[in-house]
Amino acid sequence: MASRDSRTKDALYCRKEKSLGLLCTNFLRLYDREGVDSIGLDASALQLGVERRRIYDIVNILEGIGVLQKKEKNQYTWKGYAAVSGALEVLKEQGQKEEFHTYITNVSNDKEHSLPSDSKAECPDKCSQSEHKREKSLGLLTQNFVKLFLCSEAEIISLDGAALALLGDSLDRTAMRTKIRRLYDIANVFSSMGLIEKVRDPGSGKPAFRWTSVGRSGNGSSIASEDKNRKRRAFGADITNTSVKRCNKNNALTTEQHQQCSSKEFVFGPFSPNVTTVWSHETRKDGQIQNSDSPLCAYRPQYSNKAVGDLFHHYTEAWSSWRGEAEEKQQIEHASE
DNA sequence: CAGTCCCGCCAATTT
DNA sequence: AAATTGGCGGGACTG
Repeated sequence: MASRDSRTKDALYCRKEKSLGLLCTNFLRLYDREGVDSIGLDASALQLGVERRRIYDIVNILEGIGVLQKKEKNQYTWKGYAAVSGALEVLKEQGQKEEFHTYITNVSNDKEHSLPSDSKAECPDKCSQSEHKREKSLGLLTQNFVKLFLCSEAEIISLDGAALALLGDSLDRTAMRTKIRRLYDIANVFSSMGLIEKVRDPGSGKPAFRWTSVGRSGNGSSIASEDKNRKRRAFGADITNTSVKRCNKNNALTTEQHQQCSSKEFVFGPFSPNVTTVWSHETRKDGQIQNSDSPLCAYRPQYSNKAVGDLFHHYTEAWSSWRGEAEEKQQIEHASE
């Protein structure tokens, strides 16, 4: 009766709290503050209470957007949200130079114009192996995903469509599935940052994403956002789960935590709700806005307003915030038993 | 049942 | 060889 992973039900486990999106939100909130410049992967994992592998996911995606930049082994440089705007511009430029504008619309059984397999052609023989590696990297996929949104005419893009386009014509069921899995990861962090928003494709009714033209953020100055609930450290429990770095399932949260695992979609990321700086001042195709659904209308929290969900959202953040600080202070170093 | 996507094995790279 | 990175996809979780 000793199933190594009794996470199923009696382990008071909530999948949502382990989501990449939430992790991303916490990651961002942890480093988006004065004085932050260098980020150590070990510290991050420790601080956020996740295994190292997850940090790589976050970091690779964020680097693709310019938020971070690898400095050296185990070290990344925090560039902040201010760098996103520029990064997107560059991506858009590149995308237009390439065939990213050929992306038509969402999934259609017909052969839609897909981009030449991922990046470009492949050099004869041993061109640059470093490039070959990048070919399947999460970082590159992230950038290509962005290009799709920024360069194509499509307003709504489904992950299937993106995968299809980015995959060349590989009708490879397996490759497709894998690519989509990665896109889910990216979509999650983008959603948490408010860069994209999940929507329902009018036609197919299937889920898809839309680039929220409003990545409004403080040019690295007032993203501090809601510090109000920052010191809300009274959720009736102590840090009990001192990080969880390399355990497999024992990071049980306090009862309070998982009883309400139905938060909506904590979008709104790290942006201050009243800041008026846009980091992607219309990075649309040709600086020209679509029309009808003008994405200019700042996105608002129109998610089926679930009172509980909202409340949960806030307290969840507060909790992770104070936890982060607490752990930050006492360096889990001597965690031992 | 169709989407989602966590988790961590283990291969590729670096140190 | 050890330590870092990080593909990859089985299969658990949702709704």
